[in-house]
Amino acid sequence: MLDIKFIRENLEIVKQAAQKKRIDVDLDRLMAVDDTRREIMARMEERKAEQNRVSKEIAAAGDDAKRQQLITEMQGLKAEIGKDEDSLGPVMEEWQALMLQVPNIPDMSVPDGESDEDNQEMKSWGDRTKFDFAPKDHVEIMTALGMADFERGVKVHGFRGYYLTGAGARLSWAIWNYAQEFFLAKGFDPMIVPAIVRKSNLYGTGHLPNEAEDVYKTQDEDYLIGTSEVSVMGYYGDEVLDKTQLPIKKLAFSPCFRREAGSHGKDTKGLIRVHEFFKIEQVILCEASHEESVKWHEWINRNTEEFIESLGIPYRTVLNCGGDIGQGQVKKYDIELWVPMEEKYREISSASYFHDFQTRRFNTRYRDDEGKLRYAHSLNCTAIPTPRILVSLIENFQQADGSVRVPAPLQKYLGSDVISAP
RNA sequence: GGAAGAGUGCCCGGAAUUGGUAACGGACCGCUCUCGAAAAGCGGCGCGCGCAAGCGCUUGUGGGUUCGAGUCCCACCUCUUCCGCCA
Repeated sequence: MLDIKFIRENLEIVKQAAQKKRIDVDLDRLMAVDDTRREIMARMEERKAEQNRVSKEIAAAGDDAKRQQLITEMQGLKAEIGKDEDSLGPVMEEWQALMLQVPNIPDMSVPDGESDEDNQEMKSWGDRTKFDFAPKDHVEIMTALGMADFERGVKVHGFRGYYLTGAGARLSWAIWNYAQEFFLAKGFDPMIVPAIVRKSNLYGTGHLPNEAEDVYKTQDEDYLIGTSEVSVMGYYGDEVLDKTQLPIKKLAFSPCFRREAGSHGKDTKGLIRVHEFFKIEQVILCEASHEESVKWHEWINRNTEEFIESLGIPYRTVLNCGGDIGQGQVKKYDIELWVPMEEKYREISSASYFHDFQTRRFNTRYRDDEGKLRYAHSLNCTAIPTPRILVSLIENFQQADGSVRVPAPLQKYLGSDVISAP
């Protein structure tokens, strides 16, 4: 959410932002609606002031006749106020709907572009894996090694269903354990968060209203989170933080649910795109300064790069273009891992910062040195998602005999340096 | 799921004639005093409109009654206690 005052004063900048993000919002209409809103409110406030003034007179008037006369007068005024309220109702509805569409301003450094194909590669690490044998894809390898069962996954869940079995399940736990150790050592506080949340939390993070068709909803009108960022941000909603608490660094773990409604034809095979998965997420709340946001943004992204490097998986980091960043995001980096059988990099992590776009919606504030309340800044970045990480891990580390080499940091959690057929 | 009670300002505590327009205290910030601090005193301490004076909004949420609602009515949310169910 942007401040309406900011939008009014920087209309051209906001228009450019919407254009850069390929977001369709009628800002001229918003300005017109806001004019009407302000006009009605000004009129109504005047009448309410009058009403409050006379009400005090009524309370003070002992004389019944005088009193009755004032009450009669006020009945007329009350009707006028009622009319103002009636006309304000639909105006506010449209105003709020428009306000929820207004995008945050992307950073200057965000490149122009339509989709992920226009993202800019910033760095790449490691050599693309070469094989001196005919490599297989992760579905084939995992099935052969008893690590996953896709057939029964589909039988039980349906499209995009999967089971992780045997070493597949154990490898997931190993990754969670290692990730926990790795990220907690960086100073994060661990958190296991609710995956079922009230709607307002998804509005807070900016996932609603625009991504409505990608979220699951319960019969109680609650929603399943697509990322723990939602629950962590909600945790601090309507709260005033102590400045000494900042930056807050949370490492959250949760199941994540995504309908993938817009991507029916894509990635139909394997573990790249599934309806439910687990994710460990870095979430930061910091002071309201651009420099702070930038600093922590670089930091959380680098954390995940380091984690991937410690596993030894080739990756690249891209700077997302305007068309590929979310409504609330100022800037986003994606980390993409090499997937040998697809011969391309696939997104594994996403680091973004929002300035006060989310905290304004959540009403998350802190007191600054002058004692003034300010909206905190928020950021988040994937630490590691399972099972998607398994795709690259298994395809890159497969061996000629069909087994999979286990990266050194995971060995102690798995109790083995190789996964072979059971 | 059933029954009873409760929810007050950025935070904590806590009043408001059984309808008359949110006291007060603490914490916190600033200033005065002080070598410095404590104490004390003064001011500030939620959101919006306005250059300002000032005005409007804010008692869990949303409605309703009324000239006027913290107070009365309805729905919902949350908490507490009891019953039921349960990994």
